[in-house]
Amino acid sequence: MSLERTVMREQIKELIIRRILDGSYKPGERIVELQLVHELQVSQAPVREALRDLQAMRFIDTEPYKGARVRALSRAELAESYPVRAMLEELAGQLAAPRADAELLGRLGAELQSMRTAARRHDQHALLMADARFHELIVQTAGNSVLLDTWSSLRIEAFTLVSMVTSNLDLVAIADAHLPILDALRGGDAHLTGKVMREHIATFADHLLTGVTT
Amino acid sequence: MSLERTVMREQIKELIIRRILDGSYKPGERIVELQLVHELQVSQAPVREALRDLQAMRFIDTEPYKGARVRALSRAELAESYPVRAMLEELAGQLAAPRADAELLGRLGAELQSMRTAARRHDQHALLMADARFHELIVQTAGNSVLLDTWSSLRIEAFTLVSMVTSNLDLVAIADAHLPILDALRGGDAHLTGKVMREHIATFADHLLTGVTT
DNA sequence: GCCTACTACATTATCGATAATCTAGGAAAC
DNA sequence: GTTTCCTAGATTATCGATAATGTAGTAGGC
Repeated sequence: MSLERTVMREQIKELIIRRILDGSYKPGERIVELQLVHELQVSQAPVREALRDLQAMRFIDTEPYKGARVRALSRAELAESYPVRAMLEELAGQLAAPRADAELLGRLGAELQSMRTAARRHDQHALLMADARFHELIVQTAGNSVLLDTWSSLRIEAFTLVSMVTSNLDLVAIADAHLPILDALRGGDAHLTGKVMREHIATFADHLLTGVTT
Repeated sequence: MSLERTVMREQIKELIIRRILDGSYKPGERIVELQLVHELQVSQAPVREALRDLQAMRFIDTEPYKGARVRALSRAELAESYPVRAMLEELAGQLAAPRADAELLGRLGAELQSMRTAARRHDQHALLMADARFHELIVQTAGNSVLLDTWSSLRIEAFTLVSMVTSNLDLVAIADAHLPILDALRGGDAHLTGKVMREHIATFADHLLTGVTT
């Protein structure tokens, strides 16, 4: 769908993100501009602009004349992000409930199925992607662009993955935990949907961070 | 307090922000890189990097090869930001209440006094700045860095100013509306403080956007 | 031994110039 | 008249090189 594959800065940015997520760049590691310049055979300017973007996305920390480091997203920071996410999704649920139509419910149901399939295969990555799409669909349906931008900026899915691989969660239970959300949306009750979503996030965060397997 | 006054990109960024806020750059207006290059006698690189930052801060929109435009922050977008802010500040209130000490209460009281003074002088700008500091103090006290970053990214104070000058609000009433927050914090009740803050934001947004003067 | 000054090196920040892309306007085809 | 093609000018994207800054190591003074 994206009609732009030509802006180097974007390609560099995506490359770095991939490397952070797959562990090629470890937390705290320096990212040296000239090193990327040599490796990718590009000039310094697009590399620097990509790093500016990544800084805004909170993937890296930079200091003037001292360069960029992969953000050490500690368990503590992940823990801090969940209360924020819970509030945002409560709002999303409240706003989305009156707007939930058959199409949305259908797509959410499909993602739920994907989650269950992934859970049976013990495929954490696939589960998390479907999970992220499920929640994103609801936030989009809320129809508030500031909410969507704010929620997206948390990049929970990226950061969750890092912690998830070290936990030992009951994947099937995680998938099934989305059913109450679907039910609440189907009922169209704004207040209830918001409450269910906030509790859903709080429960998930609790399990993820304590390692309890439900 | 800031020990860096030497990075050109930062200075350029601040200049552009000032111009957006004081109206020199109007919403929708193009910001041409070479124009700034000539005016400031700098090279294109730091200008471009400053624009990358501003894009992340949502002050401008950019498209590849088409340049940057001042974001037309419509009344509609401002309206959308208030529900998000209300949720974030509810959380801030909940987290801050048990941590509120005498020093915090003293500083909040001082800001409240500044608001009252500004209100009597009909100084909207001074009122808004004290208002912003009041709320920021509480969000900082919450002790959640993700919450603080997320809240800051809304840049409500900047955007509010634009709408405020066109409204006709009772400034004294706005200042006094902060008293219940102070009382709730003094009591240390997390749930109550959160509730009071959310309602405070909702009320303010309502008055600002409808133009009612309480 | 410990502190300071200095030096060589690595890296980031900025520069001036070139390449790639977009846009408006007019000419040519229909 | 309308559409398509093309061109000139404006602007953004990228380049290669230089200047500014940070860092580690070393020598000299105490």
